[in-house]
Amino acid sequence: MSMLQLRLVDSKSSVTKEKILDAAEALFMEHGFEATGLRQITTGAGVNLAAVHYHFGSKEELLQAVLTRRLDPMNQERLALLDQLENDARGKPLTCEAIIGAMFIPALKLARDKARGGKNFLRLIGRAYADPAPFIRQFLSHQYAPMIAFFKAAFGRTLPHLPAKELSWRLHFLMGALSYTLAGTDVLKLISALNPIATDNDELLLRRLGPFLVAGLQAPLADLSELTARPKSGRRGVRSA
Amino acid sequence: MSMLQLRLVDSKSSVTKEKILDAAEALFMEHGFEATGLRQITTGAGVNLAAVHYHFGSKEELLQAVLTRRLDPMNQERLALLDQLENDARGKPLTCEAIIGAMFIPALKLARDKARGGKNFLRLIGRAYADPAPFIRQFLSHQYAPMIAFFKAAFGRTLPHLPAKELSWRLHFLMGALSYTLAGTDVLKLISALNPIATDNDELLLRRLGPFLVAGLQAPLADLSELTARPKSGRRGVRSA
DNA sequence: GTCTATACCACGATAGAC
DNA sequence: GTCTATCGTGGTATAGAC
Repeated sequence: MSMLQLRLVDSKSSVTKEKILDAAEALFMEHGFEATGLRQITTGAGVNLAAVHYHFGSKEELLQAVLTRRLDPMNQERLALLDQLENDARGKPLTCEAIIGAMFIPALKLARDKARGGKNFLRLIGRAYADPAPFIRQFLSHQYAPMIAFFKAAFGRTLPHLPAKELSWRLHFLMGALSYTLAGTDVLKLISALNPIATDNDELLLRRLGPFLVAGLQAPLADLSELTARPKSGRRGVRSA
Repeated sequence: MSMLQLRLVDSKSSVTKEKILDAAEALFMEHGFEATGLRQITTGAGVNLAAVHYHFGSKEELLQAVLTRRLDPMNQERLALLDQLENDARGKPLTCEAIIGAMFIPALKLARDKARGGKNFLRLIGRAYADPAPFIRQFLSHQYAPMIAFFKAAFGRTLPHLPAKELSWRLHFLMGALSYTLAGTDVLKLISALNPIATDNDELLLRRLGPFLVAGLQAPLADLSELTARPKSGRRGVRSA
């Protein structure tokens, strides 16, 4: 009974909180973080302006709450998938494809779940990863470093010949391509100047990204001698097309 | 003489303008675009607040001016380098490494030129490419689409087996990894949780990025059949290690 | 044409009444 | 927990001095 009462109190106080979260999520997805005002959010949610600061403390912390609500379960799913794959493999290292799949499949699931924001939320995540604002970077690194560490360890077992430093860099490149792709859509016009390419099929998108990343991860080590090329004479390029 | 006079008038009117550009560039590099106030810029430059709007129209257009001042020459250099390489090759397609080199070397030159902002300016560029603000994306795409188109054509000749659509995507992934890397530094802690890795050697950085991107560009085509995996029962994920 | 002073309005944040 | 009133600061717009 006391539990029920507590539940009621909890849910009552949570109603405003979740109304704010829902409205903020929708507006952040549509207009971005900076472009969205607290007054839009609160009037959209039908609550008072000050409620945001009461429940979340600041606009920045509101964004963090919006992100964790979706990202926490997704990252748990990622880890569970990775764990399951490794159990199935019984000691044998996974393929790059499998590990990348463990990262992508939960993201794809989220992208198809319209009740959780769908692909627009993926864009929001991608933007967050690419955002220069220090509070976002700190939030993401502190919050998700453990998950990344697991994946880094898995890649390390799969690519034992790669020095740890090199692996760190390649994961960094991977995250870059991934977040840029998730956030993207617009900048695509920069490359395929004509049509914005079908963005509705995120599945196809990530299936295209996969081989690119796998090949990159498995690339031969860089030749770190012979520094900056001289654009003048010496081109003795590499295995040609 | 009239030319001289015109020159004088021009340079006179440019003094304030360039003072603003210099101050804005320094502050944008240090604190980012959003975090920098117009009042910091104008007091830093020793000019009046309204001068920004007189010379540039808005804070956004000021950022665009800051970017073009460095990016325009760099992109011209990139195109010249590409052109030279292709002339030297006399009809034979270039290697991926060579084309990527034509993109990177001017960037490296800029990174080492402290008078033009050095590597901090590269970070600013990287941030701009990753920035969600629509005006930045529009600016970059409209301004640099032609250059990208040239490089895309060069890659197309080098990788003739790649469908145009696939090539567009891979260039998109490439830009993502590149911009993320240029902007990065902070998020690295997300991956190599310990030391922030030596960021002072941009040359080494891009030499590590090179092989990753080359391998990604040359990756085999994705298998677009067999769509989404079901995380539940059927895991016979991927051709195993 | 250039530059300045100044006012404007929206923003995020906060204090205090209920 | 919720609301109103208000603060300081942000980008912006303009009238007018040189």
